[in-house]
Amino acid sequence: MATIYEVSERAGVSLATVSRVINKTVPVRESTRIKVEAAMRELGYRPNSVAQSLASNRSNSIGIVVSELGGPFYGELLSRIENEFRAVGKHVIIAAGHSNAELERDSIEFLQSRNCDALILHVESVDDKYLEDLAATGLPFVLINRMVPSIAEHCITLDNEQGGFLATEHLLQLGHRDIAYISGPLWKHDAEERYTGHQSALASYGIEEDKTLFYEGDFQETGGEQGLAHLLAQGKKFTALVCANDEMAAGAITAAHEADLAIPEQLAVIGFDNINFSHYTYPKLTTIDYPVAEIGEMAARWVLKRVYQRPIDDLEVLFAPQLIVRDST
Amino acid sequence: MATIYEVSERAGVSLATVSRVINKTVPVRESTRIKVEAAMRELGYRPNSVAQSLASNRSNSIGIVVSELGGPFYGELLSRIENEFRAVGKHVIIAAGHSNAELERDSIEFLQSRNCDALILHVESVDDKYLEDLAATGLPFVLINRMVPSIAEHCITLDNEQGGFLATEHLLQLGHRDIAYISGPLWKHDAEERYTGHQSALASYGIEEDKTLFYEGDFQETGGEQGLAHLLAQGKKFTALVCANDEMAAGAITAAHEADLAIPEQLAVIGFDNINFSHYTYPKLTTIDYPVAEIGEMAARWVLKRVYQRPIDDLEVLFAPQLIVRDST
DNA sequence: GCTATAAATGAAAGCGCTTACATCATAGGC
DNA sequence: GCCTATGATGTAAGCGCTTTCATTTATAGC
Repeated sequence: MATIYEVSERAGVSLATVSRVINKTVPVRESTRIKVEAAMRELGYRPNSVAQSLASNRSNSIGIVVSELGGPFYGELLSRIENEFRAVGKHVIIAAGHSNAELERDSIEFLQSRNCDALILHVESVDDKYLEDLAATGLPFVLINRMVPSIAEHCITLDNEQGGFLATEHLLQLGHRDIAYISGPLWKHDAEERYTGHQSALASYGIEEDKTLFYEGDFQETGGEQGLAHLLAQGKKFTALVCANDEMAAGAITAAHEADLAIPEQLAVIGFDNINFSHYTYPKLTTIDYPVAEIGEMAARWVLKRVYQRPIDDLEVLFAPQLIVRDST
Repeated sequence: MATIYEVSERAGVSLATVSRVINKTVPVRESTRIKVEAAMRELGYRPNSVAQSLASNRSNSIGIVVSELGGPFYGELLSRIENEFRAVGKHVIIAAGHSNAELERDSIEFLQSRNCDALILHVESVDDKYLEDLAATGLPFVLINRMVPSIAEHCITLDNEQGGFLATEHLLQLGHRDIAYISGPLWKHDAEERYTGHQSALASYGIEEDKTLFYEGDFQETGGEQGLAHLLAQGKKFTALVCANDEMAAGAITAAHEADLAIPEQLAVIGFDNINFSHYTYPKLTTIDYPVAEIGEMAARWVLKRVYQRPIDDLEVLFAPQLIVRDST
């Protein structure tokens, strides 16, 4: 690959001038710009971004840490973020944290050493302290789906509690009173918040929560199956089920089919997230919409504004969930 | 962040020695190694990988181009590849090609300028010539799900034709004779190959293909819905439907529900890919398994062997699809 | 036509690291 | 104890670019 030096020689100008036409930082005379551009084209030159990054201490790349690369949720998030940045010539480096504190730390440090200009983090396991320290280093980053009050300006979140509230409220409005709940792992912030929302919806109807109708799952499909099986095995009556995400709801629906429970007649089921295939289930799943795409977009715009000084005015930081009624309730 | 220079000063050795303990290229005396490691720890030093990359012309990062970041298919692929590399301290940089030749070229060039040690490509739109030229540059890369004979040693593929054959053969064995087909965009290699497989299955049963039972979709869910609607509107009789991927099959199932067609009694449906939620459909979808995870793993191992000289013996390059029978046929 | 000023360009240092090559220390053979 | 072979360490030259500062060239004012 040709270097900037060869280009400058061919165009009969200095390195510095070539660099200027590449970066458009300082005006260059029209005629020399044309010469340089011609030389670049003839040599098929492309700047070596590693060298650029080293010299300028700016990499034009944004690091992203998510729990998993697979799955509908992260896929859409990543996709949206990549799109936003690509449109302005920035690029993303992605690492998976696998909901494990050590891996999350590892990923973050790797991205740092990679000279990322900013980070977008969806991390669940590192503690608040770590994130506070990270903020103190001056590295710009935005935190998705997690609120750490001391660094609130870094956080973009969904109101999970309200989402949990909406889900249960919907069932209550339909007349259900015996409502089971399959939660995500409660050490995860969002799982806990959703559950809190569920509880306060019950409270607002003056219903006392029956702890035996609670099951702590793993946010996976199998967790939903096991959860419903467990709840049914207890022999307690319930007519509706809230699942803290759609995957578990899909699992629960499978288990319900197996138990010959008609949905929604004998058991109403509601999910959470509105992942892109939540309507593949039968019956189509009622759920709470998690505006992943918007949140991804907002995270990208946060970075564009704060790090690259793009003129962006509205940065939303707390998103509202929304009830999507389909056929399962 | 501390630099290697500060470490060397603190440890009372030269830059070069520090570099040696980092890279373990040349033996260093035990006692000095310990001094250096202590200094690194005390300073919280982490090598700047951008500088490493520039100096060594080696980045320890692998570029990946896929069509989309979202979606179950690519998610799993990426996830597996990332896993493999992370385990050996390499990292991935991901770009989306969006099935568009210009974006695909763009992404590849970006990854090149990023000093990637190797590329893993799932590209559909650039032509064979471009890939041949790319191979000629000496940049190591592996091509997933596409066979370009002149650079066969770069290709890892699924036998799509056989998959298409298996799908249709399955329906034929069940006694179906009037079999409709919803294809992917035929300019895509895999779509074309799957269709060819379908045709040869028909031929092997001595059945002449009825072109009116063919619909060219877009590999998306809506394409499946529209496809089935179109086929039904024609008024021609058919008892089975092959869809060239699961998304379209899910769409077709939705359309079938709407048309009050019982599956599989009135219409048998088979998909292709076995994406992770193909069993969410109702009834659960019979499909052809695309071993994404294995292929991703193999691509990673190709790179480890060829680029990083890891001792890996078995590199499989042609994968066999497999019929997964569920409830929709 | 000459100077004062602004605009365009060039020279060169340095970003943090790797890596030939040179140098130094140590140990073994006599 | 001296010489050589070998291993450990240091020196310094880049990797391809950006950026400061100095220099040159063009523009304008008189």
